Amino acid sequence: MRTTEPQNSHSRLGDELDARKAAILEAIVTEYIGTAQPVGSGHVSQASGIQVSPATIRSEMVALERDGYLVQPHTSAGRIPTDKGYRFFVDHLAGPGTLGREERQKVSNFFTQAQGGIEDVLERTSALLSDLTSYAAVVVGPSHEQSTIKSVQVVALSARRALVVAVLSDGAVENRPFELPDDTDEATITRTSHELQSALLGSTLADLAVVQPTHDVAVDALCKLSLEALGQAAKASDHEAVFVGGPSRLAGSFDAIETVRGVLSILEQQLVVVSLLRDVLEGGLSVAIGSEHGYEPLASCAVVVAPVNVEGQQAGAVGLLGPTRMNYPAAMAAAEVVGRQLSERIDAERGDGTAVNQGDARG
Amino acid sequence: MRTTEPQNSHSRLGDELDARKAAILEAIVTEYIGTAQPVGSGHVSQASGIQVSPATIRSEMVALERDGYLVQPHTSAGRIPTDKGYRFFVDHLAGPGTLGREERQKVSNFFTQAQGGIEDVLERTSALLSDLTSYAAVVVGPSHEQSTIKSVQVVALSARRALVVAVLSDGAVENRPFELPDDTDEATITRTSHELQSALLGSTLADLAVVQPTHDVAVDALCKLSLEALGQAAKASDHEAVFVGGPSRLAGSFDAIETVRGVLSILEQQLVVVSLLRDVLEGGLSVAIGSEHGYEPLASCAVVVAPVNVEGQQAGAVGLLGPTRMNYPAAMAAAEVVGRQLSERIDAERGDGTAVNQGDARG
DNA sequence: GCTAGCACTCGGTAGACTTGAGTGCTAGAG
DNA sequence: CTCTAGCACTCAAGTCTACCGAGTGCTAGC
Repeated sequence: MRTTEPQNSHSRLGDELDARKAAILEAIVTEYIGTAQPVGSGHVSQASGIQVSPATIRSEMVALERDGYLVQPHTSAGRIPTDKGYRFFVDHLAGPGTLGREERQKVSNFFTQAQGGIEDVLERTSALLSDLTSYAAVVVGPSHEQSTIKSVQVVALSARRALVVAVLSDGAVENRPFELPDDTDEATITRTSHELQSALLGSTLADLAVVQPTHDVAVDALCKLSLEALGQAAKASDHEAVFVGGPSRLAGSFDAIETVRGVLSILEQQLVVVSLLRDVLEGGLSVAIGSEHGYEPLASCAVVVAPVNVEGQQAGAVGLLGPTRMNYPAAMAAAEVVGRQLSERIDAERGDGTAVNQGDARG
Repeated sequence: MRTTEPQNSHSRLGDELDARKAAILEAIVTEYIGTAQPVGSGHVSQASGIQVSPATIRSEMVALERDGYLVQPHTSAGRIPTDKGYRFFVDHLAGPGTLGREERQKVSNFFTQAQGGIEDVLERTSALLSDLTSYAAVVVGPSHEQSTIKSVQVVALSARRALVVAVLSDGAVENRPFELPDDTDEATITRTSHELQSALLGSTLADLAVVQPTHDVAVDALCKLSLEALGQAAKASDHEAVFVGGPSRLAGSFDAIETVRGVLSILEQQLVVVSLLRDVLEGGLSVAIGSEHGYEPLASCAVVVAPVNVEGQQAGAVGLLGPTRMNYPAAMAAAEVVGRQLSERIDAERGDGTAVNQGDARG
């Protein structure tokens, strides 16, 4: 049965819409994002630039619904965008989106003033991003996988307890306490520090070099203990650092308390957050809408992600979590700007990578 | 006008209740905690051990309401405890409360297995406490005020950037990056490390000792920069570390989404959390109910706090945050046990405080 | 002092009705 | 073929009523 139904002007790709349908969809998404109320044909004909009667719009809406871009909550209501509708909006309709003057000001203030260790900066970045957008924000820091050890030291805390401290090239400091053998004297600790320092310099945490045995049994024993502790520290910090900003804003984004609870408990699981963002980014997307990512409890959420690139490599991400009816252009703009600035910031901190002047190292 | 109204047996103190009123109040609080429904006289007469008719209970309830222990949400409803009612319950009625076998198991498992740095342990403790009680948990770590510096080191990260790292006697590691002057060579950095190390050993972060000038201008300059950075690190970490566990459980505790939002946003403000717990503890209380603490947005919450004592001094706190109709005995027991265990744990880590055998320190 | 009995109150639920926003369909104009 | 005006229809939400039942306060009597 060959259909002769109205061939819309250009429909080369299956999911393209003719200009009018697109305009109608855009109007509906925009209004729905603002009001959270189903949008009727009347509103569309008024609000959008389209000069056709509501009746015409209605027939277009029927088509849009048939194609899965819209749904009706019930017969006599207006339409609501589906995930597919939002997706089309994000891909084809929404302009790039820009931050307002005030927002840009906040961002630049933040990055010029932000001082301190990387963890601090990441944490406050998550607060910034949440503040900019009124959505919950997530910041995942670069992992230490690539970072090499710049310094190792064993410090005695008491007669029985010591701390092994490693400084990594990315500025992170890993440390872990461990028990000292009885009667360890300070000389042994000092020597152990030196041994570790020279043996481990340049290796990564994940792949610790072997320490050559010395003639001193006590030192060798302590080296072993320290290395074990360091290995555990590495394992413990293996997952990337995750910072969640403004979770309380989730309560404003949803009206079902159960939804809020579910989303919050996802955010508590750092590993899940990390893989969520990674999955989204690996799919080459910057936005995952509704059930596009596979995380069931987040089915009513949209996730906006921007990468954090360090030395050209993707090394982290910033993200926003909101309802599917979130303000995509604003969220994407904010995530993009903050992600880029954060990248630059970290890149700048890592400097040019060249080592310090070796000069007379044995001063 | 001298009142001759029935003098209840023992009413020496203004806020004491005779035994029957107390029993009725207890029954109401207990049932309300379980069901979240206003409790009527019928239920009380069935549930409690009191062998009197509902009518009698009603007249007692009128008295309890007059005295501020109960309220009626509306005329034809049962009664709900007021903050004062809960207070009486907590002070006079609730038994000490004990953890179930399973819970005790969890706690002891946790503390025997918990490894790693203090921050990790604190964070996971907050998750433990939340898990034990189904309420949101808060853990405030000991501040570093008293801790002395055990080691200071400057580590070059790149040609232009270095990190100053200080290990404190409590096992905490403070670090902060800073910019190196141009052409700093490694020898200068090494010497600076030594100078700082010998000058600062034993001082506290808040009260950094002065470093004696050397003959080397570069070293002196670098010392100054490092000290500045260290001072900033101290300032940044001046607030105690706060860890919130299980915030998503708040969503289950309240039905008004606005309440959830308000409470969550309080928990985001670490400083507020710290002072909340401190205020409660300083008042000598372990429980603050409703508006007993001054924090408006937490008026529908109860806070259960237990101190964390290190070397006999109060140095932190663990807390639980739930609705005023929380299970006080269980919450208090959990907080108390976890607080005590955490104290012991930290105490043990700090060891006996004696220094390591000095032996031949210049090995 | 306690209790049984009773009239009363009031929130919650259920059904009938109304309103209004919004729809789908169709006939007719362009 | 496309658009539109008109119209009958649908249905959520609000209003009104009635009713039920949990719970109360009061009072008379044990």
